[in-house]
Amino acid sequence: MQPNFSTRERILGVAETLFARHGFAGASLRQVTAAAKVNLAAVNYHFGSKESLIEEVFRRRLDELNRHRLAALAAVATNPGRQLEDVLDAFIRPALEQSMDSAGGAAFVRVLARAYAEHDERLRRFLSDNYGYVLREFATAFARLLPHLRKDELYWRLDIVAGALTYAMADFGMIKRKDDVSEQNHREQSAQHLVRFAAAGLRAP
Amino acid sequence: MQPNFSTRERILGVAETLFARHGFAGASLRQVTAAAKVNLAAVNYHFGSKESLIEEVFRRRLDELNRHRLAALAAVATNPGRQLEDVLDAFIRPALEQSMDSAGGAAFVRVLARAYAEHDERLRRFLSDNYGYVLREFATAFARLLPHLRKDELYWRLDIVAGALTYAMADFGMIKRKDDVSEQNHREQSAQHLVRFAAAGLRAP
DNA sequence: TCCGCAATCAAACGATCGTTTGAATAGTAG
DNA sequence: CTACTATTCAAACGATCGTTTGATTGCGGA
Repeated sequence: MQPNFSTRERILGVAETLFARHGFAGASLRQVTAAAKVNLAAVNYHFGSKESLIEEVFRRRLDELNRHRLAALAAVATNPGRQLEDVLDAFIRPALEQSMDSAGGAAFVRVLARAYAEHDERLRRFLSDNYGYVLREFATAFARLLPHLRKDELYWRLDIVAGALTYAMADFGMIKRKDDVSEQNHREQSAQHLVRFAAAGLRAP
Repeated sequence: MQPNFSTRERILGVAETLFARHGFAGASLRQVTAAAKVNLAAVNYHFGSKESLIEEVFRRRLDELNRHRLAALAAVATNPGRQLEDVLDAFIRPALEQSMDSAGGAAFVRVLARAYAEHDERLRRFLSDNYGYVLREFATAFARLLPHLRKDELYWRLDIVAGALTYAMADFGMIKRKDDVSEQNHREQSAQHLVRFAAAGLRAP
């Protein structure tokens, strides 16, 4: 993390990468503060606790990410010829772009996937309370495009899409990125495959 | 864990559920041994280390699971009219059945999903070395059924399927199981939706 | 210039971590 | 019964955990 950033920002940046790499329990505050070159006590001074630091790592990126997602969804909604692929793209592309243009964005997608794997009730509640409405917006958009699907059937499929998306974007799979392909390029391909696959899955008879 | 089981088995059973619930770093050996009602030192006596205990948790279930998967795949291969759905079912159903008939089987599916999320190199190596050949068997079966797909295209899609499968079976999604639906029933529905979704995704143009 | 406040620091807190030790306790073969 | 092995046990090891303390620093406004 660049030393010209503030203490607060350096902690957030380093915490993001270490949480992605070792998990929330696996990454200690001592590792974080050492890598960020700040004092150990700085975490509790600026954030209050490790728990609050974790929430702040999410808040920092999700506020921006979901703003972009809703904007993209709104743009699609005005398009009369919109397709499933467009709505899927509105959900996936902002995550893709954030993971490419911000320094720790790639790490954050992994952190998000870890949050999914954690069954921690407090964390799920926090994410659901603060960002659940975004998922609901997209669900109604999908419902309009798939009117023949029963409601519960649609929810099942969206759940599967969310899982596939999370895992694929987080690069958890076994597909090894070729050395001659940049991480951005890899992620771009990942998103394209995802959109096509998910669209076909959602349209399944 | 039933007290009539051996110390070794009690540790494995409890470790499975606690790893599923709190992660490998999050579940301590003290929690495990306390819940299993065995002495703390028993873990290192019977398994050598926490790391080895984790590997044994996988080995115990994966040996059986993959035997069933390969048997189901072989049964499908003799069927001349086999479909994508049959191969997908050969992969998914054994996991479904194991999660239903063994006491901690449901927990194990979650442990498997956690292993996915962990980027731990040792764990990935262990799983790849010991069980990678199963995935390769299924990959060639899929390749035969989807001859029009380029090899890299196929691998992309299988990667997505694996992610969706892992996620859905581990019950990570937001879909809340209705109280009047048993966990078995929920899982059965989950598998059916998965097979249909994945088949459509794999067949996408 | 001096005050006041926000920030940083070294040090220590008690708790918990994985692991090891050595003695106590079965259970079995000779 | 004795000797031996396998297992269980309480206790402690050093390391590391998240958090707190109290002193020290540095800077902007009166």
